[in-house]
Amino acid sequence: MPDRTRGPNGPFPRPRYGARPTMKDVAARAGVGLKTVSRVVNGEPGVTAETEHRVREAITALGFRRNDSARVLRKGRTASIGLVLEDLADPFYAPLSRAVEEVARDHGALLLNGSSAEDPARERELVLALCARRVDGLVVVPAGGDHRYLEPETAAGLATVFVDRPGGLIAADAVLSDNFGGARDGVAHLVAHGHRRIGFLGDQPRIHTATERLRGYRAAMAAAGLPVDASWVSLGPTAPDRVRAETERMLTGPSPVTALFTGNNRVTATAVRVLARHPRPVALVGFDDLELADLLTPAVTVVAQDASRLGRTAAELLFRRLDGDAGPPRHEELPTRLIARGSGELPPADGTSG
Amino acid sequence: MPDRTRGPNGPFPRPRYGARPTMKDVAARAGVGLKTVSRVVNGEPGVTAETEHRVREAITALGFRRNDSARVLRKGRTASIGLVLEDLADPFYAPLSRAVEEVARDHGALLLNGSSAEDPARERELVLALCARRVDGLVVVPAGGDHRYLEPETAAGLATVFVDRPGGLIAADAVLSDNFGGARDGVAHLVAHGHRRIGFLGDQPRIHTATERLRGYRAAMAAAGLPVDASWVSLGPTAPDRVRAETERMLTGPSPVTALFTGNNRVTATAVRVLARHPRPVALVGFDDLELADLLTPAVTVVAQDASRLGRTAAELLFRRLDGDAGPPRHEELPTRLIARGSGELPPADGTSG
DNA sequence: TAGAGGCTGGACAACGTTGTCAACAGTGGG
DNA sequence: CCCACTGTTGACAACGTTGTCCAGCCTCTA
Repeated sequence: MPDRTRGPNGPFPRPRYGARPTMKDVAARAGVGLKTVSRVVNGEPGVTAETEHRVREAITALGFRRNDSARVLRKGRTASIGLVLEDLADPFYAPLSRAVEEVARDHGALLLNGSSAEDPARERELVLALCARRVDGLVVVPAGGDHRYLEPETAAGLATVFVDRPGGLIAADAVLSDNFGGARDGVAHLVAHGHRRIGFLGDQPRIHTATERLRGYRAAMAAAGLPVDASWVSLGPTAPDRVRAETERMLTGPSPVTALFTGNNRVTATAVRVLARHPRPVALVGFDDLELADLLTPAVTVVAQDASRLGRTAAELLFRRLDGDAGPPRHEELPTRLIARGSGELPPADGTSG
Repeated sequence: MPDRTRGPNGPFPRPRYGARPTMKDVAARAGVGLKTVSRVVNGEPGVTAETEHRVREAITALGFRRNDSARVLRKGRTASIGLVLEDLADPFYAPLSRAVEEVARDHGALLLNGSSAEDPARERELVLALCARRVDGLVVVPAGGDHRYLEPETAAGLATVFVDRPGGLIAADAVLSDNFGGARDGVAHLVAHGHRRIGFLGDQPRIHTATERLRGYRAAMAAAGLPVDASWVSLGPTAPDRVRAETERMLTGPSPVTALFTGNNRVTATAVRVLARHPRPVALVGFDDLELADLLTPAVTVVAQDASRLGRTAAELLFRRLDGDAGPPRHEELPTRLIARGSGELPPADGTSG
């Protein structure tokens, strides 16, 4: 039987990287000491050009690449940060994540990320896995409402910034959009165009942004002296089936609405599809911008958040913390912007508005 | 002057995680040996319930969390993979990246990722940084055309799968869409609806998918016996300004087209905006699906790729490699799907088609 | 020519974990 | 009563890097 490559570690094939040359190998080949190789690799002073040249030659000859795991172990800093959000593929979160990545890059850090799928247990599992990797800091779009599990980590020095939603039961930095004000302005826009019966279709009530936007809706209605029928408000999963059913219910029920405010990009996309098939025009304002929203008929009026800026702001705050800023937890709120394109300006179509 | 916490490492503040309890601390507190703690943490057998209980208590009391950097150093595997693509925020790549993440998760691995911004130097820099972290494998959407720099890495055991585009000058796995066939079918669709003057607006010629799709366009034109005027083909950056100018040029030049085939999602989005303002109807088929494409007037006909499946297939292939599959480099090609929605069925509007 | 001081280079320990191996206690059989 | 055996436990080295510290050499000055 041929000699399987079984090292001192038992019957398993030696680790994939077992064959990798180390600084020791480079040192041996260049005929210098270990530390001299380290100096060259890290650009430290105190090496003659001649020695450096020999070392560099050995490095390329052997294909040496420094093992950052060992470096991290020794130095205590990993130069990497973690990002946990709901869904990397969501058109709202994708630019946020790209922005975090850019800032990380500017600080020489790599980005580890994962999607929680809006599941608190999965969020926790991901976050703790990232902690085990000893990321220097975390940017988190929280799915759960209790982040006390982070306390030992933050006590040990982990920096955490929550983004899009605040963390729960923990004092921590947060960067949020003005969800309340944005929704209020969006609904006020509908009111200003004569609507009195306005529906609110939002995400699950345990999500902070959903309840804040609902609050904005109620505030706008109250400010206009308009009653809110219980059948006009619907919070729940954003699965297309549910949103479709709820939209149709609001349009055709005993107390039909003449306008809709939709609580996020996914809800808006589904609602637009329902409205496109509906016999009478229904006004619509949605939270979050959509690609091509300007090309629909009517073009969709939205309350736009700057996802990229959310991510950038959060990441910059995180790196300020990593650079030693130890002030009290900071909450930043970014403005939203109403982009009127037409769908919010349709007049009520049922004659009940007077 | 107060005594700055300067450890044995010099004037720098001790690493953030310096305060972290280690297995040694846990062992001391539980009154057991180091290795016993390791056994408990890793669920290895050979520990009595009573001992395990004491260890677990110490772990929670101290807030211990295993340091995976040290573990990695010892074990040689990092249980993490890297993903390098053009832009995490692009609606085409976001689902791809999410799919890779899901597969990684199923295999207990974390995902490190970065955007190359279509810059070969940046791609290389990112890839090598990931190699230094000793990711177990890499999924790469290549920006550059020369990946010989990966040779020392693959020789040392790094598994690499290219996705969306093949790697250059290196024998490696690749998972691609049928770009040629998809474009050919899309253009044939336009031909079938009477078009003879069809423009092709694509990405930069150094990008493999761009030239493959152009090849498909030419094949469809040739198959229909149609000449291709040089002014009908434009490859270049997908910046909206350029695409807008090129679209207008093709529509109004001396030899105007009656239909357009657009080479990717960004180009399509810009072209649709130009066509919406154009006086006469122009047929359009685009490569890549767009959210809400079905709601535009006319609804946009597309050649859809399954980005999610591309990512999943690539990641699964990567993990098969990590599990020991050492066969020759594999090239998988995934089918595309023509989704006819109307914009491709507009008849030629200039009377020159006869 | 001796001594000081600067520059270069290397030996060694430490980071926190896991694999190896040996020691130990307890059990049952001869 | 001893021995073999099983099951539990811990001491120790090693993973690859970096920080500390010291040794040797060279140059310059008195």
